[in-house]
Amino acid sequence: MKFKTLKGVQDILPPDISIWQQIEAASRAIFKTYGYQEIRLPIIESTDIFIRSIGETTDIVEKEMYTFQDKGGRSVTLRPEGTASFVRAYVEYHLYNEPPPQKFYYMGPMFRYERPQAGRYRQFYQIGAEAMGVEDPKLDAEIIAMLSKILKSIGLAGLNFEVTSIGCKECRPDYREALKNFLHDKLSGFCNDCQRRFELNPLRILDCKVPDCINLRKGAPSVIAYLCADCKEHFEKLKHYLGMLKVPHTINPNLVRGLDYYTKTAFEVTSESLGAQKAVAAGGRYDGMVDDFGGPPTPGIGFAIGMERIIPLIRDSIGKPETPDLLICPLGQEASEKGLLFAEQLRTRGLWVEANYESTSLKSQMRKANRIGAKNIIVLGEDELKKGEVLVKDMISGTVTKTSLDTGELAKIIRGEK
RNA sequence: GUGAGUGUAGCUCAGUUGGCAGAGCAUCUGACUGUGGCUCAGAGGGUCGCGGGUUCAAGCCCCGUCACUCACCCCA
Repeated sequence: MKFKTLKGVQDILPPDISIWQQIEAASRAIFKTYGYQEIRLPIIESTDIFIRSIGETTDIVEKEMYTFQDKGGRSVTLRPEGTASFVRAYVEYHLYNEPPPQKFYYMGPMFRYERPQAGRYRQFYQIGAEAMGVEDPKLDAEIIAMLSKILKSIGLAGLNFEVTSIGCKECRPDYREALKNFLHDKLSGFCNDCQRRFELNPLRILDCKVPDCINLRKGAPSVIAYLCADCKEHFEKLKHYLGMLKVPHTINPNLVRGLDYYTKTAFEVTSESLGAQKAVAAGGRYDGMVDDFGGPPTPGIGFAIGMERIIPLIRDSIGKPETPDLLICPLGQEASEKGLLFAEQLRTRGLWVEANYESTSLKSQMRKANRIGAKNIIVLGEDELKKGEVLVKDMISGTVTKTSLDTGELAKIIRGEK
């Protein structure tokens, strides 16, 4: 085969596409009830937007970005996530001048140069939401409740909602130091990855799955104990509101976010039915980012749902695809031309009509009708054209109805209105 | 970037010790002249991922390479 898709990217074909559309439609319906409006952002941005927001030393920026020079010599990058682009637009168009909270959602592809595996692709799709301008944890609770509602309306069940607070610029460095102090003496017992993490991102050691590491880190200080007064109060209120809104969740102080910009609230939704990449959605608060991007200090919170992560969870529960309302089976050259015209007229009445372009044997046309699941057929032969009458056959019940060659009458019969 | 597994028909996969390239499904045709699903018969469809090596002979053994899959890392 000469041409094929690049590694880690995929075509989405029918019948899978109907799953995508259902997820998108369900999400839109929920977003609407919470007042979130769609925003469409470019998939390509100036590289420094991502370096600035995601963090220079993160894996995403260091080795996973699709970055290249355009013909004007500018460094540009295919977006690896949505929030940075969103905040850029938020500042660029002064969206902070709208009454807060300003609430937006987006759907689209993201790009990361990684080794593909189950649930991980180089081009992957996210449904994201961002809410700006409100610091109150009520908004945190509300957006998590909205996420829960979306996932539920898509038909997902048995998901784990994990919530934590990772502090702010004030208290996180203190915690980081305390954690490093605790780990320092035991470091030689940890796995190679953890030893590397110690300098790079010590918080991630708390998330390591190696049994020795799990043992060694017992008794390590918890983020939550180190939260400053402000962050602590925010987190306590969030837990209260989540309870009030009846969003089932667990507190996981070891939850780690891979992006530098998160502050305070961080959350993740996982499924045990997936492989190693089991996070179906994740998000958090980013109160410093608008400021960093040159806008007025503005708090923000958002999440992203991984499309490819939820599709395998619902693929089997999706209903049968739609099938044509009518297949026109012509016999002979003249009839097949008439069939083309007829199909066109019936379609303007909103019916899904298929017409055989070639007049093959009636038997093979019937077989085709059966194969494509046509709900009705009409045979268009010399007799019909001469008499101006056709028999409409209901392919499910097998009943046959005689009618004139009139598209209005035909449409009624096909719709079961007559 | 690291490791393991898998590459044979459109799809899912058999293929014995090295001995003519196979099945099911799908497609088309016929049995059945203008009424489907069931059944039966037939047809089309192959660079056995690619390149080299061993051998009288390689889908099978050896070396290399590419792709896919899963996992590590990381993450939606």
